Amino acid sequence: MSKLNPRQQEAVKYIDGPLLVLAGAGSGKTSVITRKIAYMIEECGTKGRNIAALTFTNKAAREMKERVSQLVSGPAARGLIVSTFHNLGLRIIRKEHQCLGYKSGFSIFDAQDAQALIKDLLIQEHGEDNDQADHIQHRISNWKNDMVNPEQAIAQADGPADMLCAQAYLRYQRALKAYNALDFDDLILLPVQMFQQFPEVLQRWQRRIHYLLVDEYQDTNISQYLLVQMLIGDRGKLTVVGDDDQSIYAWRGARPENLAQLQDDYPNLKLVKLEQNYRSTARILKAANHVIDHNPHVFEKALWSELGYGDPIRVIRCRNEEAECERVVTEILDRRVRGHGQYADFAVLYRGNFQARLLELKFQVHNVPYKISGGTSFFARNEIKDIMAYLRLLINRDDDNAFLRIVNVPRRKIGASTLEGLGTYATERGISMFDACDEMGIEQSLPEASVKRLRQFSAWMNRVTQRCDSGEGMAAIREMVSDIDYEAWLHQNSSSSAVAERRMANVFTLIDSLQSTLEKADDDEDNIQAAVAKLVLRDLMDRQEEDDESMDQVQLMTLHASKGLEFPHVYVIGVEEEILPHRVSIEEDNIEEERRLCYVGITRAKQTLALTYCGKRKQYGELIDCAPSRFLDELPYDDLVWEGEEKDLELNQQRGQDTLSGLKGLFDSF
DNA sequence: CATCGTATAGTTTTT
DNA sequence: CTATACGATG
Repeated sequence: MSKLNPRQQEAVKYIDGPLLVLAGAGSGKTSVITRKIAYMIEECGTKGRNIAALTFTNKAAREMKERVSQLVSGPAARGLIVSTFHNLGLRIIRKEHQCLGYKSGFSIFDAQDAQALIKDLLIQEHGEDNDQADHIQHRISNWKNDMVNPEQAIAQADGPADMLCAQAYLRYQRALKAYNALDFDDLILLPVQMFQQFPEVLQRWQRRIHYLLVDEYQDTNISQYLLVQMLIGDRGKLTVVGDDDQSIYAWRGARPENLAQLQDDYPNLKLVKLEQNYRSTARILKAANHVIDHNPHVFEKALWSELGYGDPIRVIRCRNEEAECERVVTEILDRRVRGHGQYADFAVLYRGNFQARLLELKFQVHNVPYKISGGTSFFARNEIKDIMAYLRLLINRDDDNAFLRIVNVPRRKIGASTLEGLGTYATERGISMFDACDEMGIEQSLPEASVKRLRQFSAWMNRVTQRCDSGEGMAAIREMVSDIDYEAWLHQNSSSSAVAERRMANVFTLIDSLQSTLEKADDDEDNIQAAVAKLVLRDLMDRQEEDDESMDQVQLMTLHASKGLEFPHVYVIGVEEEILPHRVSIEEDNIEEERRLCYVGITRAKQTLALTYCGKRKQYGELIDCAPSRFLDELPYDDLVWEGEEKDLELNQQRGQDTLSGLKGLFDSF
């Protein structure tokens, strides 16, 4: 406790009522949450099992668990829940699935599965998908986040196009149910609906969770807000931590106004502001404050720091995107040699993933180790999706999506026409495609050879399922992978054997992490079903990330991905109109979120910060002129140093910049 | 069923 | 420009 400042202590000790902690960037919010949990357990005699802390990312949950376990140990902490919203939702659904009419081995569809399903439904209905699947998927997700069910969506539909979406929503939801499957949004939505419908179930969970702590509250959407509300009930024992200035996910349904809403929900809400920053120099904070001051605020907040004033913020103009990347890489190389830290102390942040391409190239050319986070996720890889489909079918034979993905991977001579016949039959009988394989009726509608192949597959799958159920799950799974000779299939379908081996290694990583959760068995009822479900939520994939973190590599990521992280030296590249306020955001007049994005980028830096922009940039093969971002004009002028190519001198002087540093910039560019 | 060619689109993405 | 996805063709 003595390590906390007075404001933080206040937040920790206030446990009897609702509390809103407005935590600016780098103000030690995670410390507040973890120490508060420790305080409640150690000083107040609260049982661990009566406390739940919710985060948005697995990474945040993992870190929080780690830090709590350093503060408290022993039996008092048992049963403490530190998890993501989605994981808690999954946990609730797994316990109460019969209430919801789901069978125990349900599948979870990720965004890709969901989109494929929507495409299928559209093609079934209209013969083509008209490139609407993407739009409809978003619309459905928005409805779900807003707790609007399909019937309501149809009733409220606004125009014929919207009606089409609403009807697609209805069919989508029915299809999911038929597949005994859920999507990510359902993981929150279904518990809320269930709690509304069955108050006695809600009471059970309220008895379990007495005190709730929520991190990054500005990122909650309506369904998450309701979940929190319901679990808290009228006890009001709730701590939420958030920062409206770091709300950068509104486009995904987040409602930063949930922060202000709390004041209406709880008239006795206590408010604590954490404004002392332990991360950045005063100059960086001044710059951040200046930028964010251009946004309207419900809660006023000004970060300050005792870490010294620090170096000026550099704004670097580059001729084009190539010069920009070149400049960043060579500078990092140079600064490291001069003893300004190791590679891992540097981060390059950008607005869009496309900017990583060139950057990566330049890092390779100069032989600088780097790590790009984000991009194609582990679970988007084809080999992983294949094996996941096998696992899903293993635990849920109603999962037609999984069935279709793997029934002919590797090749089993089961082609499109066979599957079409099987599909029609299954739909008529109202059963899954897997179950349809073994029905006598299909012999009428399909050629004998096709039926034989289908039955061969289903019989094999049944054998695997049996072994799995009889207690040797992992062995069954490993055998399954070797049975289908997946490795050979990969070699056949990869450009080189090196690629194939890499892919096979991914498969083993997947299986290993499945095994490691089974061994840990820390949760209530840990079986293959639970582990596979958690796997889709990317929950148990910590191993590979750990060894990456220990390596000395420059960190490359989007501004979005950088939230919550910090680096001694930060470069934000492409600080230009149309990029940092993104073109679409300008058109939609949504500059405020872009400004927050900029704010997030700036506040990642501990010691030095550099912002770069280009004069020209090649886009879709065309050379276009770029303008420096409006956010550059919002920075405190006296704290900037302008560098860059010579043409810039004029421009800088117009801005009242002193010639000396301009000359220095000219010098540097040679 | 695989391969090649053409068409098409091209922010951010915690789960 | 470039990656991807889908369609036609052998």
